[in-house]
Amino acid sequence: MAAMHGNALYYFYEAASLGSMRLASDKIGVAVSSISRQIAQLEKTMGVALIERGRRAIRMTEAGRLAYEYYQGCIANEEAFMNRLHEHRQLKAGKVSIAIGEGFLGGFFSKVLEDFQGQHPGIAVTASVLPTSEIVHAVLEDDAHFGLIFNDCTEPKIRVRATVAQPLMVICAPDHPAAKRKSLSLEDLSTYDLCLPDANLRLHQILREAERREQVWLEPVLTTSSIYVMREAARAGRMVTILPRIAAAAELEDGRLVARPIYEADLEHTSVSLIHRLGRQLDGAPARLMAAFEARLKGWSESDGPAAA
Amino acid sequence: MAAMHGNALYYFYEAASLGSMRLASDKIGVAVSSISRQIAQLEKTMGVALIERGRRAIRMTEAGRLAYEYYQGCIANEEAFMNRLHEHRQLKAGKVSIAIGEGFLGGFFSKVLEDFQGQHPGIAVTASVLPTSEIVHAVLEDDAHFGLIFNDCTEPKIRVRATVAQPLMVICAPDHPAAKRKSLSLEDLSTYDLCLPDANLRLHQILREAERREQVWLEPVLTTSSIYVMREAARAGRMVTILPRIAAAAELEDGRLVARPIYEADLEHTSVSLIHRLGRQLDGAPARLMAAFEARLKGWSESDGPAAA
DNA sequence: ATCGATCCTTGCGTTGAACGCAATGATTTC
DNA sequence: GAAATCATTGCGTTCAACGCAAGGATCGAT
Repeated sequence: MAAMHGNALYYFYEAASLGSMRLASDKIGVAVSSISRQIAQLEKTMGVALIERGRRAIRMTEAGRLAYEYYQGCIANEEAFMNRLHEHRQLKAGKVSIAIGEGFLGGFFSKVLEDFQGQHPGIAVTASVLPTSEIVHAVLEDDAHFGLIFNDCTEPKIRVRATVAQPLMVICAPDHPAAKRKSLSLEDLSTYDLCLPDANLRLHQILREAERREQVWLEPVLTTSSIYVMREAARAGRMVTILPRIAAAAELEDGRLVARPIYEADLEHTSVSLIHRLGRQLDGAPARLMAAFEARLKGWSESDGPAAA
Repeated sequence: MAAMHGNALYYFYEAASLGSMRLASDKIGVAVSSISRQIAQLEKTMGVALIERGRRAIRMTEAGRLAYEYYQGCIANEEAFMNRLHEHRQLKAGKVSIAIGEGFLGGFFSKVLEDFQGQHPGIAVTASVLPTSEIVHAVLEDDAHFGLIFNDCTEPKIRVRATVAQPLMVICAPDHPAAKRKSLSLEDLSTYDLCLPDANLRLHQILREAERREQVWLEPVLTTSSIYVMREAARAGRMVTILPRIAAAAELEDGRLVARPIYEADLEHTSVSLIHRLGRQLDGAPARLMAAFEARLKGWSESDGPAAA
């Protein structure tokens, strides 16, 4: 049952409303003949008379009244749709889903998201916190509009929108002995109580490679799969951890934590990447949010973090 | 805001549902090229992408989802309309409004209406009880689909669908002295206690003319504007009244009242007419009900009333 | 990487529905 | 009964939608 001949119904509606085909003709801007024909045709296809012929003022039949109400329903429906569409185009409504590593939670992510949602209320953002491989998968399957991962990835169907260096750094409380050093080696670190990522995290692998290269083996007193735990462990004061700046942005900014570079461990070449599926054009809200992340990321790169600015 | 290009939305809907333009092409029976073009054009007029290009399986954008839901709403609306229309065509729904004189209330009217509504449940009938002049007016203004009046009317724009003779008769209880007579003259009547219509009723005028012709002046003991009161007055036994058969059909049939002709008063030429507006074609339910009244009226005419059969 | 299969897009010629103009028929008003 | 006002019908025109066919693009597999 295909949709009714849109125009015919419209003509009928106006003619019935105004009480005359001629008035409808003036209003619509279509010859009376067409209106007459369209209505006649509509009646033919419906098998029912819609208006009573042989009268000066047009009057609807009962079936006509039904059709009239039907068209009103169509108009109402369309209007609602147009409103929603308009809101969508104004970025007042919509959904964005992103996939990020746990490391991004914290000040960086919160700030960007807060700004965005403040500027575009009504946009629902769903952020899935996943391991890197799953992030890539989610982006590939369009389960997420874009993703934020550590390191750049080699997947051919992934487009890297932005990459910024995020060297791993020693993170500790300002009053911790390590904070007095300008920079540290892996060997220096082994003298402190360490909180390090467990095998589930990508950070773990990166550290293991560095350890192998430097032939230094770090012995953590706390191993966790949660970056939150690592951050808090450092903030408590006793322990030291290793994270990229971005993973502790807020604490670094307000001074509750400090960051010190690690030299000669080749850890400074780690980076974070903003990725999305190759060939997928993002419309409206997702594009906006991705741009916001991109700008923030690049701003970070230039200044090497607000804390350093 | 004209209705959307119906087909384009339909194509989009099917393509999105089936996940492929090709499948939609098979289902709809339209070349893939057309579908592609229609969707592209739809997107252009809406200014928003509806599907994500460059992918094997079609995926909707957020705006696409909106359009999808909109189309679903259209379909639901149309379906509801189609159902109502179908019911209307099967005479399972609709409205009929008729205008009748009070004289028709009672057995005749009830029987016809009962039969009709039993056969077509769901049809709403509104019956306006009005004086003759107002009935004609209502029919002329299409406030009533048709009307039932005493006497035939001379209005040029009224079509008389049926006219049957309804001579005025003497109506009284079976045990009343008048019931023993085979027929009565106006003069005979003047000897009984009479209940006669008041000046508001058309019956009154007819009687006045007869009185003038016969030079007999009837003195009623009860004057009323209600035919119901006249009928009940006769049924009580003491009084005699003058009505057409049809106005007391039920009572005449079951013997609670009897009718006797009036001779030489020219009252036997009165009639009732089924009228509607000239040029107005009645569709469905009104036509049916009118036909039912017409048939009943004519059946009455042939047998001169069930009581005489 | 390359090839083949499958799908979407684009170019071009064709068709039919909707249109405007003008004449005709119908209805109301003076 | 004539004028005025509508609605309908006939006819030629136009433009959107269509089918066919060629040209990308993508996905899966060798």
